[in-house]
Amino acid sequence: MKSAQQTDLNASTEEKIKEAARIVFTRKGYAATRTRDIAEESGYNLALINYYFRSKEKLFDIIMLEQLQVFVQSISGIVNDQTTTLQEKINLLVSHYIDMLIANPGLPIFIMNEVNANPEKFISKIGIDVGIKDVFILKQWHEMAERHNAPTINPLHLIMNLVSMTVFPFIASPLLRNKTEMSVEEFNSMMMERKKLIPIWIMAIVQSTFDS
Amino acid sequence: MKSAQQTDLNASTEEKIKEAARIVFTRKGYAATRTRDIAEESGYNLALINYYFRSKEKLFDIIMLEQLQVFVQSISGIVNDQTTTLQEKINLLVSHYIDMLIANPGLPIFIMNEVNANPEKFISKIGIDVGIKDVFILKQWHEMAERHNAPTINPLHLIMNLVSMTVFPFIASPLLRNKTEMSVEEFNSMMMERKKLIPIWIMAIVQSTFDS
DNA sequence: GTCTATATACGGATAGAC
DNA sequence: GTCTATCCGTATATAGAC
Repeated sequence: MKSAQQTDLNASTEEKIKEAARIVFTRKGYAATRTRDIAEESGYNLALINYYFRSKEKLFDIIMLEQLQVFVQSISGIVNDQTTTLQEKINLLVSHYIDMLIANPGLPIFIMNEVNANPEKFISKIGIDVGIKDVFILKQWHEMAERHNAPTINPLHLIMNLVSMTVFPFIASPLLRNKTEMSVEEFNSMMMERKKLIPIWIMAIVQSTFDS
Repeated sequence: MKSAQQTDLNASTEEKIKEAARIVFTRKGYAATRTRDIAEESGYNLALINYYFRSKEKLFDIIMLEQLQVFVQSISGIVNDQTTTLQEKINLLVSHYIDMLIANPGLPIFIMNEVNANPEKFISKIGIDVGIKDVFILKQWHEMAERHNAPTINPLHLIMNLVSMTVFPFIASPLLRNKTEMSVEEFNSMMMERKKLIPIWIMAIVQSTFDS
């Protein structure tokens, strides 16, 4: 899959429909998109959707699975890497995520909304390579806490903070950009700033936890 | 409006339908809810929805406006209060928001999703009392920056961090709780912990910005 | 494989009885 | 005010021509 997920003019009909479906589904969500929208976006006829994918829901499931992959892909690789420090992991995660989200700004709202609407349906599909327990980054965190002889605060707080500061701005972006009359370009450049800032902030948070 | 937004058994039919609509709309979103769902939730017949509210969309607009109010209410009051310090404002904002979100956990996804689906429709309705510029909290921020003789980082970063760390966990909650096999109660008590932690973290972030 | 035309189901809305 | 029954537009899905 292309990281920017742009339309490939040389793709097969099936691929073009999938790509059109991705665009429309991620923009409007499952319930609000009509198969006609997808047909129109793809440039093909409505009947072809069923010819290739049998039903709107089956097509959606394929798209959703792929987008979930995009959303979590390579986290596992970064987070379990035994050769990088905690600091390097944080840098990589934030940088990777912000790049991915600038390329796919609608992804977080889409995923959170659909998972919320249908938790049982998709959550089982995510797991496997993103198990939160026993990842190497947490071992490193505990070691750091021990070095500081500090009470181990729930490390989930740390992960929450990291993901929150990275992902949430994209979720709030429609609201934020309008309220502050910010352009997409200005918003993106703020996010690029945050690639450097968030790791610094996370470390400051870690320190404050040990200090108190 | 009741802050916990619970069903009032003594309410009028119209109120009961509104309450049912709020529950279903905020859980499934506009597109995915059927007027039949609202009727069922309310205990009344489907026809009464149109009798009282003329159409699904008019009912939705009423709900959406009210929920936007809930979401931003009293921010303005806290943020522009000339008698409180920056630190106090942060404490109040986080504490108020976490209480509100524990009572209405589905609200952020709902609002972000609907605003995203229809930016032009609702954004104009939010503004007025939440204008981001010229609020007192930002003046205090600039003063603090000057006292530290520090380069003024875009204060939007600070607000982003505050709101992100407070609101995003509720957005990710369906996904997070399932992946970590956390109960709602456990999640909520983590959020209660964060009422104390987030202000500390925000101050640590502020300091790190000035130090670098 | 791709189209047009159509069957079928579903959801929003209303008529009319009580 | 509240219900049952029903209308009608719209959306998914399929049949069948090319």
